[in-house]
Amino acid sequence: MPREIAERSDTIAALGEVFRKHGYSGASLAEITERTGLGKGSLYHFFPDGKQEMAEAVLEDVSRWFEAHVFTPLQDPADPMDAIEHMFEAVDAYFHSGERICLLGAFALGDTRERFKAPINDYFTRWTDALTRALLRTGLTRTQARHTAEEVVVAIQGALVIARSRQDPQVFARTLRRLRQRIATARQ
Amino acid sequence: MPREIAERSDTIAALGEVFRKHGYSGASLAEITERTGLGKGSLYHFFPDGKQEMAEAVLEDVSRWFEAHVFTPLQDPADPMDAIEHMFEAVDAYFHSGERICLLGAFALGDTRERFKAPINDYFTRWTDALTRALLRTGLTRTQARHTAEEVVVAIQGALVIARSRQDPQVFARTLRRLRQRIATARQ
DNA sequence: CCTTATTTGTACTATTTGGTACAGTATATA
DNA sequence: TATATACTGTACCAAATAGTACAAATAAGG
Repeated sequence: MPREIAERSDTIAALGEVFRKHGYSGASLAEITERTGLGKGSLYHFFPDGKQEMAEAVLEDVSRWFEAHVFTPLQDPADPMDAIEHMFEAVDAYFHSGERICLLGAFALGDTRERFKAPINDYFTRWTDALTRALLRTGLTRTQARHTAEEVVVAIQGALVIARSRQDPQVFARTLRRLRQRIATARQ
Repeated sequence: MPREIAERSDTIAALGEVFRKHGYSGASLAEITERTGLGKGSLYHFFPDGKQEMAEAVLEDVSRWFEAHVFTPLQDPADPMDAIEHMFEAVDAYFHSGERICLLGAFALGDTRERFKAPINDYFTRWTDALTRALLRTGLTRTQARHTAEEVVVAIQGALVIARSRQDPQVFARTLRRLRQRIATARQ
């Protein structure tokens, strides 16, 4: 058995870049082969179902990253406020302080929503649920926690849209700052 | 001179539907001819620059709608709170209570951002500015007004993303409700 | 009615699309 | 080193792509 599946996972970052830049239908195999450095032969060896499978792999990868760096840490039994602060830092890092878009959000707005509705829905549901539970542990009521969690996830996605629309990543920074404060005051 | 340019403007609604559903690169001329009922001959007669010009026309149309129904009313010299309430109602109507996406936001996240950056940036800038001025007139400080306006526009876009992602338009309704309250309390 | 300009259907094209076929190469294990 | 398996490059394909050319139809103004 030659090279392990390491190669496959190596390509996922490059695939993510391509899909982020061109969207799903806009990402041509020509561009994909160029950016990954893999010929069609290898590409269809690793992803027999073609573009669909490549995009699925990228979405899974993003999901796993958030699961590990955001959702799971949010359930940490220690101080929930620390966990929430950790979420904001991870989110800021992941989205490059507003310069990177959310692939799941972008796919939700595009012609890709139907095709990828399961992973898209899962991602946002798990995020909202994990944050809700953390907020519950800070002392908020169930309703408060649910609404605040939704408000946070909504604002993060909105900030990514506006930051990109106005070509001003500061929107994202301001939004994160506001949300931190929003949670701090909601606890009183 | 035969038929006026009425036909051209008639097609814009249909074009909007197609772009909303398939995105820019995903919107094929085949689909466009079908949904507009116009053959390629007519299409390229009205839009000599093809898809690019069709999309530009749609974006302009959206912009004009918001100018007339949202931005201008926000400057109404009467009670600014009435103007803001009017904005929320117009927005709720335009986005079909969260079932319709924002074409400008979707284009901002896609491979179309560069191509249409001017209209995209204009749209969100004018919206934020108009709302800022209205909030100023309710008695907020300049900083408060600017931040609150940004928060509102961000939340509306975010709500559209999440509503579509989770296939739950209620997110949009809840967000609008929360924003109204947010503005009401910000004034004290 | 006749001229002029606008509108439209049809046939066409050059290019790109995603995907396949498959022979050949590399490589790890036994 | 033999062999089974994993990988990859190349040539290929049918379908779809955006866009063009242009003759025919339509409609209004004089």
